[in-house]
Amino acid sequence: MTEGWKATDNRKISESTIHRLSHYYRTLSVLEREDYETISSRELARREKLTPAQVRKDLSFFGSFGTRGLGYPVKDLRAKIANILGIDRAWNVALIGVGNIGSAMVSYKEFVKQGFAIKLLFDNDQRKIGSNHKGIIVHDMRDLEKELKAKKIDIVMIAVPATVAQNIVDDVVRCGIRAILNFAPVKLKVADNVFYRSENMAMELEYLSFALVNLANRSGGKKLDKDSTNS
Amino acid sequence: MTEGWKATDNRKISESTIHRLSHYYRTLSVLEREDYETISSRELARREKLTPAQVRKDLSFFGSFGTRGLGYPVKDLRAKIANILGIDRAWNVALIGVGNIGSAMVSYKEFVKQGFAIKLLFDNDQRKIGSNHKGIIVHDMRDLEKELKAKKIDIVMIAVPATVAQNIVDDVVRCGIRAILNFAPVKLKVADNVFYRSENMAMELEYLSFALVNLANRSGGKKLDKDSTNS
DNA sequence: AATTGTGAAATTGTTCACAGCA
DNA sequence: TGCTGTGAACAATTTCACAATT
Repeated sequence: MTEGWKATDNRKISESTIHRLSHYYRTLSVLEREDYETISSRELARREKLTPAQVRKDLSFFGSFGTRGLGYPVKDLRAKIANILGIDRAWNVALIGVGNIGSAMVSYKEFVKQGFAIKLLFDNDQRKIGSNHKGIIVHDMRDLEKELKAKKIDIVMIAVPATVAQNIVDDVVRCGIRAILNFAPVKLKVADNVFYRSENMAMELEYLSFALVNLANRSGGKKLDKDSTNS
Repeated sequence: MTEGWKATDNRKISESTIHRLSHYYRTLSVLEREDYETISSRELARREKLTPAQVRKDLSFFGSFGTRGLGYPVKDLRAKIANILGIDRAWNVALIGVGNIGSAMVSYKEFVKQGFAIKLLFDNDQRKIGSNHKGIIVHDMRDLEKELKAKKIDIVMIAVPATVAQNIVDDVVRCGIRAILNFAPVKLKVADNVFYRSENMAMELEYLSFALVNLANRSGGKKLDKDSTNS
């Protein structure tokens, strides 16, 4: 069963720790632009709405990056997190399905900024094949394997209709791809050795819908913090 | 601090339970179309890659919907979950920012299918204002309050550049909106009484990137299950 | 015989509290 | 003194295991 990661000292690293790292990275990028030299776990926590202990614990899985009494060096910590997340290098991404969502992804600046360059587009619609999106030619699905290998693709994004998504993902895995991001609103089955994440826009709307109809049953949980998040 | 929900018996309902409900809903929709009459927690769990106990516990927060010895009635359970999630009614949604992602959302079929109808579009680009996207006119941001009220909007989706997202969300909250879905790659601050969710595409790619560079440190955790997930 | 519903147990994740260091 | 790094305490979540029910 493929799930979970371990630090060098054998502690388990949770999925939420990795997601929080992504958030720290963004905040540190802003801080660096604003010329901050150091930041304390307390201040970083305040910005992320977390506890300082959480921040320190998250970072502790990967090493000791701070200085006691001083805090963390903004620039170094940002670089270190980039390295941990693997976004200090360029990843070659292919996108399958150049429909509404697919087209939006091609133009999404944030990806490029984090080192994810969309290098290949696929569709099976004859009208789209050969056309040019932001300088990238749309290829025929029949050339999938050949093109994925030629362009040394690391990650595949799937933005096809739900009904065909499973077939597509099977093809992609067969071509040797180990990392897949799915935008189709279905849960896809992949082998244990493939990393698979899914982005489901409707699910977050459903959470909001649940929240709105359940306004009444709110648990007024107040969180105090001894480690002091308050400025 | 606004976080969490309570069942009638005062047990706390977690965010993950609500997300799993969304997944159950989708699977049950498929099962209903395939004319299944009942389903056991074991089979539902197998399809969701969860344990049967997890499925039963999740549902138990909201009532007892199953029959011992038999399982759950597919059609009723689906309807019940739709009711719990609040997607058995229509929600009026407004979208701010008709750029790449915004345009994709307007055409995204899944939203409409779940009862989320985009009724209003906003942008501050003069070239876009007045234009027509899938039959919906793009309004000037200056008419925000008037239009949100006139169209009785429940949920606002924000798809504007990161730099202006916080200003926009402040405006939206000022207009009395209580539920917001953000697509801008920033963490936005909202008051405690506003429900806020964020969709961050780059974060999932970063998770995959982390996975690829950390292939080596995988914790080979095998999970056995006494409650028997195996068919 | 099969399967739910649920307290109790196990596991995982978060926060506390303090020793250690700049 | 101020703040990190971390084991221990605590809290939340998941899984177990079994009585109850059809």
